[in-house]
Amino acid sequence: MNARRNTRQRETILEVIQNASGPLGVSEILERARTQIPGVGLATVYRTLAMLKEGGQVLEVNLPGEESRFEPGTRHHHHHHFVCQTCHKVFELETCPVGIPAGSVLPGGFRVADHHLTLYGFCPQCDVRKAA
Amino acid sequence: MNARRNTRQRETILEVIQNASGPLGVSEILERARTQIPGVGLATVYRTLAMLKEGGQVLEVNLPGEESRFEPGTRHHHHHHFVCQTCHKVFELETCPVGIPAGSVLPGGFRVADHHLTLYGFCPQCDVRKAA
DNA sequence: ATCTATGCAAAGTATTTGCACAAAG
DNA sequence: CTTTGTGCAAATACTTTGCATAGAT
Repeated sequence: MNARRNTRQRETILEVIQNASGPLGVSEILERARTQIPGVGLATVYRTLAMLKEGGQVLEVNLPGEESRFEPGTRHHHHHHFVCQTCHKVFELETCPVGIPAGSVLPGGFRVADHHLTLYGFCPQCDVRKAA
Repeated sequence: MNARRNTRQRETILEVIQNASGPLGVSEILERARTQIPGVGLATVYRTLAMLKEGGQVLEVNLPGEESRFEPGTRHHHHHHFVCQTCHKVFELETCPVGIPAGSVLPGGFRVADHHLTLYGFCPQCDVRKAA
């Protein structure tokens, strides 16, 4: 019936994402995977990402105007992202400053199940440089 | 030199966005604009949106996995979006449950200038239907 | 041996651009 | 009249899909 198979490309793609310092775009994932398996195809990356996403092993991160990015989902508790407006790097934050527990109902009758927050500003490095 | 011209399509596209109850996708904007100007082209919609976005008259809203949406930028108050996980409609919320004033510095030295929040859950209508 | 996964290329979407004509100023 | 805007179609970018074959079990 339905059996999931362990292939070198799947292993490699997951590793690439797990070894990255931040969320990667599809093209970056392809590039890095190709250093391990030169002939790997773009379609395989997309198919594998869809699979890993379903299994919760990776998370898709969408930032306005950018390509989708992917980050490991394994060690992942609830977290958010910080985008530096100067260097455009994306950071992962531990803090969740949103005062809405899942299950809350907002005025108007909106029952909240989840939320995504993206903070914009200056990362420590760029903030220092600005001040100087 | 550089002169901006007032055309019927620009007026119409802005009106369409301003008269909408929530942020609209490009195809929805095109459809509605065509009820006023049957022959209006898709490229014109994109070009006009880019222009209006630059001028701050409309804001682009990006939700994961969806087409970009556009909403009026005139009534510039701080607000967020609620996406119904059942009917996929997008609502605009008045409440801001994020406890981070602009200018705050997070642990780690991240200076926050702005934030985007998207809530997911069930809108009043779908919530009722689920309960029944 | 069986059936899933891969790689390629083709097909889909979403968005942008080149160009001749229309229209605003 | 001059210059910008429009509509169309072609071009791009990103993502998905069909199919024959490679590869996992």
